[in-house]
Amino acid sequence: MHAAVLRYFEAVAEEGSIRRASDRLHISASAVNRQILKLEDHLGTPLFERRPDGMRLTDAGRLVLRHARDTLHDFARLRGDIDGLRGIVSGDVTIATLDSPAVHFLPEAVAQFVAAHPAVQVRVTACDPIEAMHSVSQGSADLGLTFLPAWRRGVTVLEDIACPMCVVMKPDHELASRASVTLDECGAHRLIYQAPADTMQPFVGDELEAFKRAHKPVAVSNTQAVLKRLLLRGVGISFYTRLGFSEELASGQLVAVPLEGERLSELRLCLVAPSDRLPTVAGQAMGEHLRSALASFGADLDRGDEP
Amino acid sequence: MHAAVLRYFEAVAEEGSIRRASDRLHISASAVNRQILKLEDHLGTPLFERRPDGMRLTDAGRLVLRHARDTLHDFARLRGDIDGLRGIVSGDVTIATLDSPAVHFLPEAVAQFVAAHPAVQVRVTACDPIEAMHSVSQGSADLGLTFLPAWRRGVTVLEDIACPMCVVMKPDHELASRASVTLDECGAHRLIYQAPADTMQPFVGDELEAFKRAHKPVAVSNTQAVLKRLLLRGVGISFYTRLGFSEELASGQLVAVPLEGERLSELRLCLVAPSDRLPTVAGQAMGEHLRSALASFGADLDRGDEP
DNA sequence: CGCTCTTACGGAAGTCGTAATGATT
DNA sequence: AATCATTACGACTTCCGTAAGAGCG
Repeated sequence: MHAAVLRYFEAVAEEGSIRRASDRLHISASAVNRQILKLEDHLGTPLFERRPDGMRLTDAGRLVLRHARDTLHDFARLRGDIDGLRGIVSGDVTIATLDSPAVHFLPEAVAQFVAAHPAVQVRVTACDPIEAMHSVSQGSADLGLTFLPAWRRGVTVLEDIACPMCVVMKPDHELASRASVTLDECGAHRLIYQAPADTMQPFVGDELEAFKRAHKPVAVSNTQAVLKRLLLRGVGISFYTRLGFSEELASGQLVAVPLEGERLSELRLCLVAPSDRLPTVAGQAMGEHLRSALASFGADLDRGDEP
Repeated sequence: MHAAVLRYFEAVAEEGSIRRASDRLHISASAVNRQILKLEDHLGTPLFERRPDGMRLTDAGRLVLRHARDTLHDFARLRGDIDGLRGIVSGDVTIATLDSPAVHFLPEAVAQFVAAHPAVQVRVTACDPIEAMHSVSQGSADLGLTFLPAWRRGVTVLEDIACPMCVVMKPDHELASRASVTLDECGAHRLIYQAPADTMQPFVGDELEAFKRAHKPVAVSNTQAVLKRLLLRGVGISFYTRLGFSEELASGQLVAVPLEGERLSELRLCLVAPSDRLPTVAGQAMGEHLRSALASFGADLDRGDEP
């Protein structure tokens, strides 16, 4: 339905090079080049600066890029909507999520969804809590799975479950049998932190950050996989929600003990959708699927199904 | 930049016929037909119902029409924005207006504007006050010149001037020398009404409508030109704002005497723009031009420049 | 020489208009 | 008969890929 130049232009703008764009598009470089030249001629303005190392967008080019992206995005949506009229769920869904649900809950739920709706292509992007909220409110994601600050804006909560901050450790640790612990009690033990340190501040308050500043850790990492390895080897204890370790907790390899403290224990993981825009057919279906999956997951946690 | 099928599809959808669309596009009917068929094949769904008297949109077709219109509209805007980068104001501007300002004020202001910005194409659409507000808030117009109800929504007021409801008549009428008159006093005279009767109700209240129901007119018309002729011939008196008769009032051919009554005398003509969407370059420029023109026009009225 | 974008040319694909065909009132 | 949409076919235009050219480090 749309002229090929839209895709060509987007590719060149993103790759910063006609050759790289032509590789991506599986089209010869000369063909791409001619379309760009013709477009510039047609609009009466250069859209790229020619540099020795490739193509850089001009101001006019940035406007054109936005238009091309909007058009292609709306067209993808149109196809999904048309399929929706026939009862077929198709299209793309982008989910912005935190690390923790991306470990077990989300892949499981997505796997179920794509089995039921093979025409849907799912993209999962891991990011900060704040970043995730912005992705949803600004349209680069259809759904978000994240903690929400008090000043949430542009998003509506479809479902939320309690997700208290815990101390995670091996079962043979001396704190492992406790019903709950305070932050102060942890200060005496070997600590593993997640970095960057301050992304959780808007959600749990200054208490945890102050503690982290006061007590030096034995290890720091921004990837949950490293944290998990270190915990399993008994290197130390870490602060995390149950979500990121649900398998290890279920199998008894790790233990999670809730932290005392109002804001630490009242953390809630929220499934959010944009409040302004209408969802796509695929986004709507995925939203409903995740909502029920999250609700039953939350119910399991409440019943304490982890042995 | 965009495939021709977008324009073809829009034309067929609007004309309800391939032949009529092909006439409008100055393209052979077979060419238009092939594009439509190819598009339906590409999307895998019929977009039109073939009826003996032409083509009717299906549900999927309605979705495609919306997409095609959005794309073409955004593209027109893009071209205007690109010109804006070079300091040239170009593009389309649509103004939704009431009858009264369309008589003298608006044509004058538009004439000045197009002289200064030859690359801009202006479209003026006359409509009801409510209709004008909706056109602006829903995007089919860039600017509005209208009365606003108390429940205004989706529009911001750029400028507004007092525009009291008056009794308009020939200078030799017995009410012509009065400083103001009440509705009741008018009941004894020959009346000319504007139709349809109820479009002003949200702005001036029930008082005027009740009066119209109680007193039969000698003539009714929905075109201001007819009203003016009748007034000039001394057929009767009419209720109108000064705006529609500014030339006749200035030259002394007609006289306007303010009506007493809170809501009748406090009517304000508002220049409005959409509150949600960003204006186009051309819309922005026209908005500023009309704002200053309206402000100085209002100042003239306040000084009583009409002899 | 490496890299980039750009241009030249022949063949493939697409689009158009004219005109004929089918279908429905 | 009149008015639709659709198909057949030849002329024209556009688009692509290969290959060669021009500028820069």
